[in-house]
Amino acid sequence: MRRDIFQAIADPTRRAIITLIALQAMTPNAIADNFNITRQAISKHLRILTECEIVKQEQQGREIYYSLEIKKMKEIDKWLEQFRKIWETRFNQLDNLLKTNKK
Amino acid sequence: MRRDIFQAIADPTRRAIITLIALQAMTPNAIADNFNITRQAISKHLRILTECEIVKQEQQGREIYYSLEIKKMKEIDKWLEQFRKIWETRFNQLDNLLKTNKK
DNA sequence: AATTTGAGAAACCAAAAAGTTGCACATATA
DNA sequence: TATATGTGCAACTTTTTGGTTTCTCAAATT
Repeated sequence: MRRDIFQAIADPTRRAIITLIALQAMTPNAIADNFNITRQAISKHLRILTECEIVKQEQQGREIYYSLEIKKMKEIDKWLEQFRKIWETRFNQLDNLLKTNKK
Repeated sequence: MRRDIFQAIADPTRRAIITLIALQAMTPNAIADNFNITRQAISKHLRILTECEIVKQEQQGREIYYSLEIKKMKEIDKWLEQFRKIWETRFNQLDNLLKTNKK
């Protein structure tokens, strides 16, 4: 089983869960209320997100609150870094080209 | 078939292809040399990347050069934006807490 | 003590994904 | 013109994924 952050965010339901709990922790039942799939399916998504450490749990009696491990999101940001460099370079090249043409 | 950028970058081979052609355009055969799967499998990945407009083609005789549509990468960046806001806020909150404690 | 509620685990199923082999076809090259 | 090369497409197979239903278990409530 692969189980990395890119595979985790590939599923639209999981992306929605991530967005949903980004601001406040929520229980699986509360999360499931926002979708029309079973709570068990949500539970499976949460397990995947937990395994990827995108999400953390906090038990409170019989309820479990899930919240976003925000720093994990930076891994995607880090991967994007290489392309950010390129798109900045391309803009500079375009810029230089325009300047050269002016002369 | 889903076919969005998140599904596209979920596959490690496709991420490798993206990185590979980020700097210079390459033909399917040249790309396939870097992996130990068949050229046809690479061809399928390229089709998916093309459908997502992550990659563009340029025919040159019987060869087809694939290169990265760098601006598409910004879509991921855009999705990350919401979390970037949160992690900045959290840092500020931590910062405020530290300041308050000092007093 | 009995019942309800919140949650995860297991077994199962259908659809999708990622690979393979084999084929067709256009463009180069001998 | 015959052959080699670069590429994409189709059919098929295996594995993975996302969902379901059923079950168990612990914590709350009656």
